[in-house]
Amino acid sequence: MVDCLIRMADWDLSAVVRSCNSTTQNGLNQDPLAFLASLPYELENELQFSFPNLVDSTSNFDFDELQDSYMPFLLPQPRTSSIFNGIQHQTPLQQPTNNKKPTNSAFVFGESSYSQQQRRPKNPERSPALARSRPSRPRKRKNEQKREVCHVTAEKLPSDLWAWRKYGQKPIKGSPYPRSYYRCSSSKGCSARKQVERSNRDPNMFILTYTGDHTHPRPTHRNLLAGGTRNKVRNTGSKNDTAQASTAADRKSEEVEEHEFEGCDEALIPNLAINDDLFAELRGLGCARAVDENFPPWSPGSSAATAGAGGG
DNA sequence: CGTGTTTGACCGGCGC
DNA sequence: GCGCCGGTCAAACACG
Repeated sequence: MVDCLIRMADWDLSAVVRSCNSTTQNGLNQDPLAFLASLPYELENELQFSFPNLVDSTSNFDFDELQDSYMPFLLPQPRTSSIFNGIQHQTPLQQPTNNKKPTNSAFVFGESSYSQQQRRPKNPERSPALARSRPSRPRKRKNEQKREVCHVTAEKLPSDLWAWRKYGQKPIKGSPYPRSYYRCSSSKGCSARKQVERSNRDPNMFILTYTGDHTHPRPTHRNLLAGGTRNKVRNTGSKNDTAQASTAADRKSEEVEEHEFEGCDEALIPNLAINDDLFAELRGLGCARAVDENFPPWSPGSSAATAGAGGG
């Protein structure tokens, strides 16, 4: 089943390697959150909406709880189809039900342990008056926004070729984990957005919420432009649970991709999950060094991998 | 220079 | 109307 899904998701080898690797570099294995942000849209949808139980085939996730929390999204509803790069998937329409509108804060978890740390003083020249003078942003009502919610385990952390740029992070009331906000940077003007947050019911579970549609075809390669290959974690002084986004690790993995997969960048993985089969396959493709160097025993996909959700 | 993240401030929806 | 809170903006900075 998983194999079928992954085949449907049209992963490519580099994307998978990049994805796995991104949790293994620079200690960022503690934060697969941002890494999750690049989950293949199609796979996430299929996992959640077509095979919901499959999502948690390796954990003790309680899908009934999920349904409780996301009943507005999961109830049988008229579905609209959208096409992402030629792959059609189903989108549950969010309906205003009764007087209670589903809100973004459907996830109410435990106490908050998130703390923001000051990285540097803000620009004193940015006066409040100036800030207020900026044009108001057009916003849809919350219950009018098309949203798709996915739950995935840390073990099933794939990636895709969409480029997601983090544009915000907020502590969510009642949740110990902040929510990260990403927008698609594969193309200017793309309205696709993605929210990633960790479930505090099961830290191995990650909640992804998609809004908007990609306004461009799926990229065949991820850009490796200026600043796109950095492989060090900046010393920003920020050390909260999700602040250390995966980008640096992502870049590192891209670097590995460049170095290790030259000539096989178009290699597709037809039916492999991120597991030992994948690594065996990678080795078979002559990428043994990449596998050995970038997938330590504790990394996702390794048989010795533990939770993989980032150590809480 | 163009990409990325971080993070405080701001905006606006929504509940009361 | 008010306040809370989620979502977004944009300055500052890192990186190659």
